Amino acid sequence: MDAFFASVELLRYPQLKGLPMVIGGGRRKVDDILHRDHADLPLHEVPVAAFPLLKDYVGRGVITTATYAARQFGVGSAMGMMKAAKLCPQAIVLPVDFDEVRRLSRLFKSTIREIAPVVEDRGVDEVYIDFTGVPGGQREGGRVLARLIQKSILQATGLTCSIGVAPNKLIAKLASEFNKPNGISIVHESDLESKIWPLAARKVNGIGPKADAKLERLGIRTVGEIAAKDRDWLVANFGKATGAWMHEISWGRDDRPVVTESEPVSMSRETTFDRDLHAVRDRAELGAIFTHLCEKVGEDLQRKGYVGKTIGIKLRYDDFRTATRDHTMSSFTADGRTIRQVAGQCLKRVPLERPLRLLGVRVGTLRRADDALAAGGTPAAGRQARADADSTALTASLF
DNA sequence: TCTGGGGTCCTAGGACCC
DNA sequence: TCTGGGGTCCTAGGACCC
Repeated sequence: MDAFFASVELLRYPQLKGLPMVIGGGRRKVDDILHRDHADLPLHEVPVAAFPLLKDYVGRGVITTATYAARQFGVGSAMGMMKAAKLCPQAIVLPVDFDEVRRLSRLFKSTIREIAPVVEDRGVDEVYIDFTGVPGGQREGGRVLARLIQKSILQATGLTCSIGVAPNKLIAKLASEFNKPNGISIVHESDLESKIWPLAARKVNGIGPKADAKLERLGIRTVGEIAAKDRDWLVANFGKATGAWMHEISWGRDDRPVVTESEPVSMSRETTFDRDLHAVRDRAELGAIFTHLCEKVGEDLQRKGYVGKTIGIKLRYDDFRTATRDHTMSSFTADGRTIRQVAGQCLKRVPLERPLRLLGVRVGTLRRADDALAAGGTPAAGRQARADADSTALTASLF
């Protein structure tokens, strides 16, 4: 989906079209500000001058999406708000409306599934689609089907997307970026040398900042330059698995299937504080946040019908270093109080001298609640989980 | 004025078991 | 005079993705 979070806002506020705008950051409900001052107006008539600007932004957020007009100023995804404010102070800034984003995400995905049922979820704004079994899926190299999908999504949601069609997921993902926004790109196997090899290695899904930096140190910048090295050289420099993988992808080879269903591995909640907090000095505040995170994870598990037995915490210090601790129980739970108790024990095992900027709670080793019921029996398992938590809670938790 | 939140997968050492 | 070889699970950290 093209500039998804920003495009979602433009559906409601079309008067902002073409203006530099960024989405992300704050917890502030910007809508509340607009509605307070312009409660009498329909959303599409709220004057542009009423919207908050990046130069007035205060807080620690990062940008999730920038409109193309904002990108002109060098503003982009994952950039800190304060840095973006320097580059483009006049940009309008809105928070992510998660409910609306989820609604439109479900809508565009269901629209695709009606046309081509083999779809792999890749987050809120992205999917892989298998064209193979779709009638007419091969016409014009897939362009006909791609056009139909674009048209149907636009009709259902008012949003545009970009589609790459290729022999495999690796190349399709690269191709989807060739014609943004609202574009289609067809890449054949024979286009490897002309269209894939010139790309920066960093464009490949799986080559991140670290691998890219190492490639650069070895004098490699593009996919083609990886392909020019032999497999043994790559294995010697990047290890058996990564080296072999790099060799394969550089030659455009990828046999991963489109996976239509998967079970979650973990669920978590985390929050970055408005200001750094100290375990002793801000004990009460931290304790309340901690309890709240545990309750939320418990609610998430229950709502989605899962239980887990590995409870973990994550914290980030003021210097941005991260520490995690976890504990695996002998039985499964989705109970906020149990999670809180075990997570509290984890917290005691981690250094708390430095100020903290983030706290998170995670539950892993998940089972479907009804499977766990069949396997263990719920009331007894519940008592067991509680007993586990109690036995590790030798003294009152730190918070 | 630094750097969100929610995930997955991999690695590596140690415990433990047969 | 020498100290197997698998396998699984747990834990901590880190790379990467959307």
